[in-house]
Amino acid sequence: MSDIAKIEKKWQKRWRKDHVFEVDPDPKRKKFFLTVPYPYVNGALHIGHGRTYTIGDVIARYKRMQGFNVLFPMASHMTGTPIQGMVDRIKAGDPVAIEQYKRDLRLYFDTEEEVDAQLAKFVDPWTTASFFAKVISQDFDALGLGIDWRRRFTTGDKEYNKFVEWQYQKFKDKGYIKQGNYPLLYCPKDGNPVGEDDLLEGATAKIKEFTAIKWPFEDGFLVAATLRPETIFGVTNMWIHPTKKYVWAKVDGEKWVVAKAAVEKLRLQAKTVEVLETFSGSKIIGKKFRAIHDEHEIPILPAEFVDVNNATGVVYSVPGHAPFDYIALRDLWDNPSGLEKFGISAEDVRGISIIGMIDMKGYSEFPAKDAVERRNIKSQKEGEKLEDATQEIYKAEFYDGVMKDNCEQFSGRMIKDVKEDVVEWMRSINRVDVFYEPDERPVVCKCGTDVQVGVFAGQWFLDYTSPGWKDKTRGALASMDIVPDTYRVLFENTFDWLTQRPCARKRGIGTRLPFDPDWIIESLSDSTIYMAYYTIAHHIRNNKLKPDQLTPAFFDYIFLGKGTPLKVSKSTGIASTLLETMQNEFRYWYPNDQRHTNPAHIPNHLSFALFHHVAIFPKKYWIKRISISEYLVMAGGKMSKSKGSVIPLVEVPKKYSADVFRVYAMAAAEPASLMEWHERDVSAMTGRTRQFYDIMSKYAKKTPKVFTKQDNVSMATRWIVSRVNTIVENCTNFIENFRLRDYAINATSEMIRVVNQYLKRPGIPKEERDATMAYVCDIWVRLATPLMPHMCEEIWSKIGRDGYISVADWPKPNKKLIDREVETSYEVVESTIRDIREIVKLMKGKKAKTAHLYVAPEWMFKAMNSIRKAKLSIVVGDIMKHLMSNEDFRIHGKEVKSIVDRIAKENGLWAHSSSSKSERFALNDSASHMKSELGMEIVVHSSEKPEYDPQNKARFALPGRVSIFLE
RNA sequence: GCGGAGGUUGCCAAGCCAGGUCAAAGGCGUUGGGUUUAGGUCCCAAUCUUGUAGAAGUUCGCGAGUUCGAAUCUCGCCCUCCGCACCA
Repeated sequence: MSDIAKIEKKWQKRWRKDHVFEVDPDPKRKKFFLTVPYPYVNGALHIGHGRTYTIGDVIARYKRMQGFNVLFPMASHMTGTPIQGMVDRIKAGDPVAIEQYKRDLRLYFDTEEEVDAQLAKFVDPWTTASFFAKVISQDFDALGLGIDWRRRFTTGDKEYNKFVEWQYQKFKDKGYIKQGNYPLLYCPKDGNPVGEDDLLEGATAKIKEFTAIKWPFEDGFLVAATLRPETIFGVTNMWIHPTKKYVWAKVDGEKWVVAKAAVEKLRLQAKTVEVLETFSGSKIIGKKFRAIHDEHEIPILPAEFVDVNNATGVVYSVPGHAPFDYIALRDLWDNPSGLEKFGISAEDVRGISIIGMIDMKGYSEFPAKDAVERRNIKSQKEGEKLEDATQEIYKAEFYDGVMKDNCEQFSGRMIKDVKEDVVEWMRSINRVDVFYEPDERPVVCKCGTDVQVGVFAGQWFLDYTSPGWKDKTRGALASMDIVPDTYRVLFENTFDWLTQRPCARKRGIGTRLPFDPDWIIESLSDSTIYMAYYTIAHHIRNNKLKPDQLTPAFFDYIFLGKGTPLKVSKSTGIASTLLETMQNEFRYWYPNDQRHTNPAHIPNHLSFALFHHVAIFPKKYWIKRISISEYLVMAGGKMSKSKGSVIPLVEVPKKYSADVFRVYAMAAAEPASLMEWHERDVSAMTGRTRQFYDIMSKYAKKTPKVFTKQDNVSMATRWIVSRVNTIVENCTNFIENFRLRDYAINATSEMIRVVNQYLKRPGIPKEERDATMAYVCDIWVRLATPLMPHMCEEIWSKIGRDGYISVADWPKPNKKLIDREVETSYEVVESTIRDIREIVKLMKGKKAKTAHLYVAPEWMFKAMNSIRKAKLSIVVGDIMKHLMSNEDFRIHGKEVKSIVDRIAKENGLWAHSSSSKSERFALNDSASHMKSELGMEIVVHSSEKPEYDPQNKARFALPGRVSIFLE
């Protein structure tokens, strides 16, 4: 084990031993309650998770050093189907699943035998979950996360289930939970709904809802499914496939004609279907059915293009507005010969007139005809072109189309506005139903079966449109911090489209609905207010409270303050003092001050969390702030286990060291941007952390001393003291504004550079330098602690400080020591060095021995300061006027003009000392530094009366821009 | 389709909201120099082009506009990524 690894382990052990991160309520201190969503414990985590949790920890550590009583708890998520699914697949001997688990297990075991032995134990989800929960908690510790583990639990715990039951009973009481029919992708063979993971093909398939229109026919209905129900006014005929099988069936008590292939689908969609008669399509072709709106008779015609496997296999024809229908009808007009056998004459067909029922700019009476002719489509077989034409018409009519006056009560209205109303009207006269299909094909289950849409009767869902709920939650969002605020709009959009959301399933692990135990609460719906549970989880465990004791009255008392401890104690058998303790603890910690996670959680978890908080808790307990950080990607692509492009979290401390990972993860990208993992940059970060450590080892002291101006110390010392305080001020602001990258860069790279530059300065007395460095180190080590907690603890103890730096004070910037003048002078010196170097470069090898520097006259400094103070815009005339109005400047007329020209050219003012004298002082003070940097003597002159100026350079001097002569 | 984010100098990545000090921070890479340098070390400098002494020119997806002044504001266009529901 490397030294650094030993150091990290050592401090993790000590933190644990001294319970540094285990926190209890302390009324005397401000609290800060931070959460990051608990991980799903069905496998090993990777560095992407590491980034998210580390960001949380950096915030927690910063707040802790700011003096807050910080609670950062963690638990494990195991409800839902993934763990169950994986366990089932392992038991079934699925080699892919087995290999996937072995890959994860090899991270934790050295030999293949141990891996196999552990895998053999994975016969139920609980064992699997508890194994990964354990190793993940170790991985978190190894990363230096300051977690209060006493409060850990899993979502599969019986006690936690009682909490979720309480939550859902509350929803039920409020009327937020409803039951209804709900369509899902469904595997007929497995008899189960299928999720994305269950699919072999068609992973992106969604459910498309068709309107099934029931056209009166004989003593029942011809049922045709459509996406364009408003076109019923344009119907001219029905299309039936002549050779495919159709049925007369009794569907929920009505007689329907549909394709035979649709029977099973209807059954899956919660219809009762009894087939009365099976027949070939040709049998009904030539017969008549009746229109919806006026009951006029319309013929049934044959069409080969009808796909009986799609929807009901019955298609009503609107040739004026549907390119497929137009082409099919045109073909029959052109060649009616095949119709005789159905008892249809050529005259009958030619007598059908196309109906235009939608007005639209840029199209004729029959838009379908336009679209077909524009593409020069010749036959029904040109499927792709027809599809394209259909898309065009669909879109154009939807947005621009207006119902013509042959559309009864809907005439004159826009299609996009009228669609729903047409369906509603048909529903009122019992002419519609709903039919679902996947929006793409094929969709195939892993078992090889074609996936269908199943309608779950009695599906429980949360109705986010329940009166008042959404508005109240919008209010909660408006008063909440979202960092970065750019993500706020994503919440708003989610809130807009959130309607009914199924909250329970029939399979998987989880809490049963208290009022309908056949259903298991779905795993995104059981993890929304659990932050509250952290506040009491350890009490429940330590006092061995039984699930039965955790009654609704118990939770009502703790979380909502209902009832009295005595009463609740009586009904639950829990000591009233304990009840009071728990209630106090909840009241101390809640609300959740900050919840940090990824943007992927916005449309689901985070939105649910807000809704559920609003539903259950009073306003004072709503989440205060949500912060978001993006993913970590490897070499341009998302990390993916299947591609093997992942670095497991467990390897981080071994391969890089926790501190290096933490610094790198913070410094490589701002939280809100996608971070690219570059192996090379990580090793560069190793060097930087080591250097930090080396500097600390050399200069950190138990008792630092700070030199100030009064001590008559060198400019360099005053400069570094000022710089360090500036950096502390900046870093504090950066963290407060969630700019963790800027913080990390300043606390590492920038500090290293500052220190190196200081140490490079010659002529600083050793005592002054060492004392100053001790002062710098004292600040720096604190500043770096959230990033590199292990190394900082090590240094802290090495210099003999008591306690842990993890709970030491965050440095406060000493504003009195921030000296802009000194920092500016330093800038001037540095830019002078750069200028001299540039001249040297252009001298092409000619060596200069001496650099004569001419500092601008005092009036110019006054002029610059005067412009700055006047806050003028950079317009030559304005600045001239400003300066010329002052006698002191006017006497320098010509030179004033050249300064102003320069300002205009530079597009603004630049850094310079406050006066000629202080600029000369700064340059003189740094003369030895410049000499050692440049290898030449430095002579500083006043440009007003230079002792030596053979090339008359002095006149070019400007404040902050000394004129230079090299010889 | 709907909604969102974004395109910056070899790569990564700041800046953009609050226009000027932006040839544009920081890191990586590259080049040169230094350090008796165990070490995938550390330090310094340079790294758009040109250059007659510290300067000039051309850049921030493309095109136009506003302004004394635009990487930043406005409009149009092109391209990339993400989410869209039962899935954690």
